[in-house]
Amino acid sequence: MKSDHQLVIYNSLSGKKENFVPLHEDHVGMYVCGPTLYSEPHMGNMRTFINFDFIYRCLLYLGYKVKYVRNITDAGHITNSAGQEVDSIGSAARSAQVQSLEIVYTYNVKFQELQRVYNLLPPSIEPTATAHIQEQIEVIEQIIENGFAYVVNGSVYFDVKTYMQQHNYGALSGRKVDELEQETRTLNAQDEKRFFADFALWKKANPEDMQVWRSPWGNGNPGWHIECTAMSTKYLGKQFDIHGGGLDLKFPHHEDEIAQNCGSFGCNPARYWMHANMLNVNGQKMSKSFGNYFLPKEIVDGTSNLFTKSFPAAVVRFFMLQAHYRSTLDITEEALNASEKGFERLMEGLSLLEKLAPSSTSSFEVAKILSAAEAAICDDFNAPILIASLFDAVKYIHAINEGKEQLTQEDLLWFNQAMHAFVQEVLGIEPSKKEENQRLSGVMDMVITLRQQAREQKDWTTSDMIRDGLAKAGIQIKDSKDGTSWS
RNA sequence: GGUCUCGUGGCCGAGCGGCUAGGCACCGGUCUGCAAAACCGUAUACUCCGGUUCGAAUCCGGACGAGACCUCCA
Repeated sequence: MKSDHQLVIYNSLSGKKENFVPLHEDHVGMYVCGPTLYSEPHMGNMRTFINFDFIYRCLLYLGYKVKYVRNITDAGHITNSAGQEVDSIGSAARSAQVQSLEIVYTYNVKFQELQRVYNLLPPSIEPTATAHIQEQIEVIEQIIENGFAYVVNGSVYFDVKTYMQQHNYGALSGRKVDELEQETRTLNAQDEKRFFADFALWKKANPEDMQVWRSPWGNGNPGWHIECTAMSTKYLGKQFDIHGGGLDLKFPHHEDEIAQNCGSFGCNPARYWMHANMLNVNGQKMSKSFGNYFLPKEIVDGTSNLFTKSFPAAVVRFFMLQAHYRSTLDITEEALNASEKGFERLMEGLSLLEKLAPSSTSSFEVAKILSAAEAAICDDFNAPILIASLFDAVKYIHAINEGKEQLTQEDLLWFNQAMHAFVQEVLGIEPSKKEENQRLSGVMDMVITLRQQAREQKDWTTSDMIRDGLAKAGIQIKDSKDGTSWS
């Protein structure tokens, strides 16, 4: 680690901020639960991926060699509200009259495109569940061998009661099984489980299933939680550093992952569990079932009916990073507009920084500003504080520009490099690319020259006519000491 | 119903025992032919009621309100 600050991470397992000590010096293994591709990920899903992308970037910035694994769920049975096992991908496929893999492929292409649009760094590897059926079967066999699972009628269930004799089921979520029992609604009669809290590791195939795999227990599908255990083990080992995911996966998904890992390998898979909080709309979690969701593409296209205008992906990303990953964030048009203005201020500060003239001495310490930014990163990846420190830097940039502060050539260069590192590498914000139309800018140069001539002759009627006419065409004129620009 | 989290100025959102968070909006100023833009600056806050403390937005208890999980979810 190259920073002077000690990296501290809030560990969901302990509920406290802890000093981060990787298992292998300078290396970090990180696993994050990715999307289930039975539909297009919505903006709330993206928030989690953006947050972990930021965390990944922070770790890289701090000099760690990071192996970042984020899975893609393209198979598996999950349990619905009635306690029945449901194949959500299969049902999406059936309603669209296509093959399951077609559904998965379609949404995966869209997901990959979204990652580019929102400037997410590609993980080191994005393994899929369907490509790791054999590994999943092997983990299940190990759990059975250890006595923590049983086979019933072609299905395999995790034996929570036996597991509890040696391990703590509820270590992560803090749930007590006897409390859970009272909370849980009546199970349906056909349930094969021995105990209400048992969960499926392998589920016998239904006649209508589109995807079926062979296993020692007959044809079937893997349970929802087992893929993460199998793939994290394969790529990161039985125990690794960080496991992340959305807060809503804490229970039962992550709790069951811990049980599976302990049940097969005798250890918690991760030393640090991190949970990203939800994106809210009108104070409520964005969710498919609530219907209060929009797609990441819609906000960029301006086709979401929640907003009257479009926002660039970089602005949306910036908006999201102005909140800490462990807090809920309310998305509104007003808040997005505020972020857009702030975003532009930061970007303009950055481009001004490149044009500043050096002085023979420096009147303030660049190191102090950069240290504040690094401290924010190291304090549980505090993006909003990092951004605040960058705005502080922008104030200095303007002060230099106005001659109130000075930096030497060397300090200026350092300042410039560091600012770009924080903005582009760490926050993952690229300066908005001006799609300058060559022909238009030629015309604009001429129009601005004509207006300038009119102004010099104090022909305000003509100059205002040009200004108002351009405004009608959606082009805004900005006069400043150094001349006139437009946007 | 059970478990847990949260309630910060007009809005979003940090902080989590003593020190201006930040952004946007507002207001004032600089600049400008005017305006816009840009820049500078001031002001405004910690749901309520108790308690602990020299000192609490920050810790503890209670009330009210909101949300999450307990069922698929990032």
